[in-house]
Amino acid sequence: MSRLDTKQRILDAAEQLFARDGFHRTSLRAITSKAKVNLAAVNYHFGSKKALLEAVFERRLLPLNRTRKERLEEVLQNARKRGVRPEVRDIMRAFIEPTFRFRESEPGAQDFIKLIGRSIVTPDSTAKTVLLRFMKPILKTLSEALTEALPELPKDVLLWRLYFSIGALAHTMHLDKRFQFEPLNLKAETDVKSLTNMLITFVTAGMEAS
Amino acid sequence: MSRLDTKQRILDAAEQLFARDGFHRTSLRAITSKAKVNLAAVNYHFGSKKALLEAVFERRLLPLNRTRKERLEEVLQNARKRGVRPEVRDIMRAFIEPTFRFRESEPGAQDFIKLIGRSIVTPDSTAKTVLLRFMKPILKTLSEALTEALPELPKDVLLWRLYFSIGALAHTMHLDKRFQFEPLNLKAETDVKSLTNMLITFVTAGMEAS
DNA sequence: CTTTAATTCAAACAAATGTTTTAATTAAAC
DNA sequence: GTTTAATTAAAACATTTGTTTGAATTAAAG
Repeated sequence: MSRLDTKQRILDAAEQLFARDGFHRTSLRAITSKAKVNLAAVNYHFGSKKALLEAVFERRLLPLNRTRKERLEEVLQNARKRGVRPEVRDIMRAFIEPTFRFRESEPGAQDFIKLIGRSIVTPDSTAKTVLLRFMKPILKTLSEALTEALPELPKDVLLWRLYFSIGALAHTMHLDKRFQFEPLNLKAETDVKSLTNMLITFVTAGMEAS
Repeated sequence: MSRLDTKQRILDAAEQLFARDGFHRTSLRAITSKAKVNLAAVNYHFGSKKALLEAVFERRLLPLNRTRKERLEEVLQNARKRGVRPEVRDIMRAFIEPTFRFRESEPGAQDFIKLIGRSIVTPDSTAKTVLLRFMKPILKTLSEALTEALPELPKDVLLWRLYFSIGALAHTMHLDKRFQFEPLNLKAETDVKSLTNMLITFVTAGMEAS
């Protein structure tokens, strides 16, 4: 068993189980059983359960946020070239679309998106603390882009609206092929393109509300 | 120690700790320690940890949902009397405002609102399952009211927008005097009236987006 | 091939957890 | 006051959990 293989298998299993059951409710024995490795391998390769969580985040979030940042900068540059304000819709799309694209790229990515969504909205938890550390730079970039798009909007109102948007996005990330929001008969069968567009329409309208 | 006192103390402690740490991460020993009762009292009075959770929800959610339902029906009746469609804003206010009003009524209520917010957005967990059972009727009423307000909107789009709104509301429920969303420098010091209005404005615009 | 380093293995450790059990205490009924 | 019912208390049970330990195995280096 190669070193890279063991680590990958642990990361894959952890990603899946953290997403499904949360950080605290996922035991290391469940992860190692799923990964078919020995329990002590977690400590050997990652040091601790928390460090494993950080590794899970880092593996996927750095590239995802890089994509988001590139998309955002593209929107801003295009607007500056044309001497106009960036469009809120383009900004929100730049942030949201890579999320859904990424989710569709492979099964593990779907679990990861679920884990992010879950971690954003869980107060005071280890996962959230770790996640926000990774998210802080991109959220800063996002709020600055929105300030350019909506310069007359009071800063606190803008940030609150962004906060609501993040809540809506995070909530949407929970859905997958197996999960449905039963009270509203919502199923995740909706194709991802129209779901993305619906969400972008919703948050754009909310950001621009007068 | 009277019977009502013990039960209340357990419920109060459970409410607070479930909100802070979640259902699974809160041990019965933590609850009973906080409530200053014996561990076996939980089993004696409630039967199981899960039944305690249900009792926590039931205690607060039934009156809260009753208020919401009354408010919704009032909006609908007023509109029907005037022979017009109900306003989306009025509908969302009828659903959201009692939540914030309730949160401000006492410290325990704030914990409870946090617990709801937390439970709505946690996939596949005991708390969510229990909560949605209580929420199903009011969500049905809400979606019906919105259908009256937005009769031309395709039903699935309406339901998705409602789902996004619930995500935004749930995310907002996490904030309290101690908690802030650090990446955006958001603090819960914003007065509740303007926060309520900001959220209602946001989701109303999102629901009405064209 | 031998030596060193890396990795895996299995057991152990100390602590935590929900539920159950039995005895003791308290409260209510008469 | 006595009897019955309700409630609390403390211990036990069986299981689970993250971390650690030392030995065994495998891989890499020379």
